Amino acid sequence: MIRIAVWNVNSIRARLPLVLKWLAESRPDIALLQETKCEDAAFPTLEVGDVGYNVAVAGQKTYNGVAVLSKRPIDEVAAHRLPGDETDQQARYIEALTGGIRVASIYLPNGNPVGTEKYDYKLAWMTRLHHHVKTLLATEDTFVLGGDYNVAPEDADVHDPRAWEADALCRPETRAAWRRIVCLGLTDAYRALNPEPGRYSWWDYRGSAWSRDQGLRIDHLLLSPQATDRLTAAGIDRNPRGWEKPSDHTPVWCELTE
DNA sequence: ATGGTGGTTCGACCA
Repeated sequence: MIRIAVWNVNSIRARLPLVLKWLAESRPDIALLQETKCEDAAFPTLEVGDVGYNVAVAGQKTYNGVAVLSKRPIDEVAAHRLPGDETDQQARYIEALTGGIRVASIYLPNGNPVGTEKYDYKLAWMTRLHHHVKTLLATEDTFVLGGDYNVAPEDADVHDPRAWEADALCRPETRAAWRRIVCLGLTDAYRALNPEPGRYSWWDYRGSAWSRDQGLRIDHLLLSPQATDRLTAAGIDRNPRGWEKPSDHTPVWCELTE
């Protein structure tokens, strides 16, 4: 069995004690992290290595930043940015080969406020991702694309759909772009095995959203057909959201047969 | 209608 987890940590340096605690307790084979918010040289590679993980990072100062952690050797880093626009320097995509699986850690743009260049950037980024997924599918590889997609795919993924309907995470154009990607042949691992509504991966720091369970499901693991054939379990680990000094996201995981 | 919280970094931006 191989377990793959995704977690937006909202700064790896601010969150390092919790990340190390989480790695020690849940021992995922592969961890895909987002919003590391540090340049590559500042990533705590030694600390993460001490608890048994190899590291590949695509970082930048202050914003964004993604990482792949793996118990197995990382054999190749296939990309440090999302292909399709060499002028886009935002560190939101890293793709690596480890343990016989191709994985990507994705931090898809938030896109708020709608009607600005930020929303245009989000939709353009999703179009680029669509193109790249088509390329990946043509390889017939086993791959898992995990990340903070900043997309709540359906109303069932939102605590108050009416309050969120105009938000960039829920807009019809956003959800259409999401479906366009998934319908190429990917599987939303959590949703495939857990049909019940009202299960979230992110809760705003503001307004006591966590204690009221007012969240959204925006962190996802998208599986290729070959990975889906091996999918046995998926879940959301709510515990880290309740820890002291938490990220506003909590880990989502899936298990594949060896 | 506003602001609520947190990270980065020290004013303002992002989420």
